[in-house]
Amino acid sequence: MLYTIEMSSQISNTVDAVVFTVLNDSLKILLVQRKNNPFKNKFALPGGFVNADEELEDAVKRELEEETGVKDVFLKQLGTYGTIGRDPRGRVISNAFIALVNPNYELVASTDAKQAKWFDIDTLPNLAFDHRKIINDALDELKFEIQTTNIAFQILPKRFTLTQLQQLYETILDKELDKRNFRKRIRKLELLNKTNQYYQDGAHRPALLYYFKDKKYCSIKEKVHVFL
Amino acid sequence: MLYTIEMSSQISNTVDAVVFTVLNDSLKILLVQRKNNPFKNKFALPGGFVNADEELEDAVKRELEEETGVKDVFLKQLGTYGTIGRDPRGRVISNAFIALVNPNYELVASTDAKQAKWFDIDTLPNLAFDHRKIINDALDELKFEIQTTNIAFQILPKRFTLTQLQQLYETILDKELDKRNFRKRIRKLELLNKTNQYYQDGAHRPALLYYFKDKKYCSIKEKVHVFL
DNA sequence: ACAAAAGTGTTCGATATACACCCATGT
DNA sequence: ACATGGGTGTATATCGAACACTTTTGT
Repeated sequence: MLYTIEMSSQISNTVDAVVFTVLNDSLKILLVQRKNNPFKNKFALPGGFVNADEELEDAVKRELEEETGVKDVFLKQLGTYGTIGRDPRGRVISNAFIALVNPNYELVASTDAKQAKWFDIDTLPNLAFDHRKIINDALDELKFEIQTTNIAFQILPKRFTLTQLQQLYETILDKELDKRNFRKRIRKLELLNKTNQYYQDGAHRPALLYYFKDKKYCSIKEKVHVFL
Repeated sequence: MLYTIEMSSQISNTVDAVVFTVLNDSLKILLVQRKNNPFKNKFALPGGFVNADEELEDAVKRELEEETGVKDVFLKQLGTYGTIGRDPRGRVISNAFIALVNPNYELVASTDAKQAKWFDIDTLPNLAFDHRKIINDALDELKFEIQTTNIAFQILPKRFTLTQLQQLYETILDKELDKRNFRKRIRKLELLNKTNQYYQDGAHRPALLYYFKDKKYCSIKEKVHVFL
């Protein structure tokens, strides 16, 4: 059985990726400089139009790789931004995704965008479209995700020290944490396993290396104590 | 300056509303029976296509009112459902919204749908599209929202007793709560004010009436204790 | 007087927070 | 020996869970 849809509405669908990393103890976002109008030369989130035969998640992965070189990352849906007038080309509904990735990707340029670059979250340039608002929402969500999922697995090396993990949390939450309390809570979450190897990087005691039990995204939202 | 978008992608955009209420101590969802193919005669969430010149939130409000008669409610974005194949008519990306409303609306029929009806959450019929999955996600979200926002203001009368409020929480969370502990916590959230009026509905002590300080949706997610 | 729901406090265990010293290593 | 970061435990305050009786009213 076949059906038809009247294409009464001329709406375009896009995807945008808010990709975070932590480098030198500061939280950074991946932006590209637009080569074309609208917002030519302005910085924007990597993203683009969704093909009709393409899953949203595949679209955002494709655009992210094309425009920045970042690939093979888990992207989590953030929300939909569809306000009229957000794009001067017409009605465009964007699905935003967030990711947290390690900072070692070799960033590239593309036909749509000049060289992708990491920007410090505190010193973002003026952005195209409503991307500033998307980033603000994404940051709130990231702070929630880092505390209720194992999303950190993507940014850390396979094996890492608890101090590295703590620094990651401190940078994202923008807050200093107590070492002993941090370790107690992380232990209780039961997301990590010990290795029997140590990491040595200076004139001090070597640090035990840990790894994530699960290498795929999983949520421990159940463990979050809400109220009732 | 004018721009054009090549309409390379034939994607349609819809909105769907997951509208909850509580009636006779059971949690219910508003469904409509489809008059047309696909899924003719099956039950589905109220919803429909978004017009190009219409905000998503306006679209979902319009469809909800047209198909069910429910209007003037706050709808909160839940997420996007865009999997290929979810709609036999072609590529359709749906934005789902949730709401919690009082059960006193007069439900109507429309050109697209037969009489809207409340269904008990435990005894839903087979549903059109991927609406069953949307409802499952919506229920999780509702449980979170009821605990971290004042969304309950929509379902309760302007003035209500703490017992009414507790029954609402118990039904949504599907869990009995301790009266004294419930009241302590609700007090701490500081969402309510006392009136100086009492509600009398039987041969027992009358109950003090309360009202919500804010009549608009607001979140107390900050007060949720996560981890760090 | 009694039935029925409203209203209210305390105890106990668990969790969050604050805080300081010893350990292993390189120089 | 000392400088550097790794690693650990305890005491206190706060929060969540469990629990029972008195109050006010209508009949």
